Amino acid sequence: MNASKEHILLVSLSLFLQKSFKEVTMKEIVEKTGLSKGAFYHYFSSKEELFIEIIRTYFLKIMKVDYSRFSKKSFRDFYCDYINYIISAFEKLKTELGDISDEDDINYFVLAFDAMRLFPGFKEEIKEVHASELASWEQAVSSGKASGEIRSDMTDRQIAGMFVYTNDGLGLRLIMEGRVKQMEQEMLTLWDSFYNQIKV
Amino acid sequence: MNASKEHILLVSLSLFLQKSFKEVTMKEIVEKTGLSKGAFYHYFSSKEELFIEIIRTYFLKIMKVDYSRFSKKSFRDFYCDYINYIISAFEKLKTELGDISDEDDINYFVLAFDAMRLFPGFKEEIKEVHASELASWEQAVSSGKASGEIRSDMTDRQIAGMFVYTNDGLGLRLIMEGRVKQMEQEMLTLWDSFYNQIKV
DNA sequence: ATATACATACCGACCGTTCGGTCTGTTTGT
DNA sequence: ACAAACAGACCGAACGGTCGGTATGTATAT
Repeated sequence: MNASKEHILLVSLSLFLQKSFKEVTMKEIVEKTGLSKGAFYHYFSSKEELFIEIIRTYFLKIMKVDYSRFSKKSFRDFYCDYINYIISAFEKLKTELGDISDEDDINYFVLAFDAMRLFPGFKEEIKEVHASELASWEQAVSSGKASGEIRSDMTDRQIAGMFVYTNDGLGLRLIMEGRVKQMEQEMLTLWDSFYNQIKV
Repeated sequence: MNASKEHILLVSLSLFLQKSFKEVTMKEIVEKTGLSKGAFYHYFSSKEELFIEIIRTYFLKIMKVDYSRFSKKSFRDFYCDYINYIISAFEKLKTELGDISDEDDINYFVLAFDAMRLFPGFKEEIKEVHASELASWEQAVSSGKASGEIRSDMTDRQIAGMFVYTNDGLGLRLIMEGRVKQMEQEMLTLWDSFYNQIKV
């Protein structure tokens, strides 16, 4: 992809991660990219199109985690792999965004909510992502039970839900409180404690 | 409070629950209230002031749940009471909003995120709310353990975290998927399954 | 009883600014 | 020479907010 276009995409992404679609102005995009209106509209037909391309190019790609890459050896390895992957993906994104944005006011939820209004079919797509995410966790739980690693009267899906929802919930709170940095440590501690609860 | 002012507040709340601060225009507020620009600025000095009053009058009041009203008899009663209370508070709000807004595109998260930018000291306030929320759950867990109702190697705080975070996480997903109606049932099922896991 | 004075509630034309977007022209790479 | 890459003056629409004015009610003085 053209370097200028990618630059616009990344700078804009960092802006949309900080405030809502409407709050980000063309003026700001033009200034922060160091380019001009002419350059912008050479690559994009509108601000909305830019946003849609950002959702497609970055957001949805990041959301669609490839769960097959996580360990199948044990359930604990699986969720440790998951955390490590998410953290490293986040770090990689931060690098790409460069020093453009401060870690503490990154809020991918506002991006998602804007996408619900601006990206056609976003709701359906996110529904699928959620469903396959839960299915992958369920599978990992199932393997863990089968191998005798964990044991519980909770259904596989319920255990999967506990992991997935605590992940979302904790992430949401840490973002709102501006202490995203503690995600890895807090999530791992909580998951480990629950894991010990269902470990045989 | 003056009826017109309250009417403006409620209509605007329903709008801010559907889209971001910037997306809601004065024109829309004026039209939906059936009043005029003049009337609006008679009661509020600006759109921002209106928003701040909405956060103070409705949002923060709803967030600050009085946990002392929930059963202390057993931990299960406690979280059942919690769910029932939240659901009824939600229903009450829907009634106040009248037929203004559709249940499925109510999104209080965007309201919260806007408040982070527009309501001075919101982050700190929400931090306190979160902290006292967790503390209340921790207390309920502690009682449950003391009475011999539940037993676990997880700390009280960790168990509290499981409940609080799953609540947030599930709520977030259901809102994104437009199926908030299933909250009560799904949350209760999941919590019950976890409860049975730690029940003696 | 009624005229005067004042306050509150409300209206909508209007204002300056900013918005996303366009258009014409210039630079640059091949 | 020619197209792609960019610059920035410019545009109409929409924005939040203002302002002069009206209608209604109510307290007060005569």
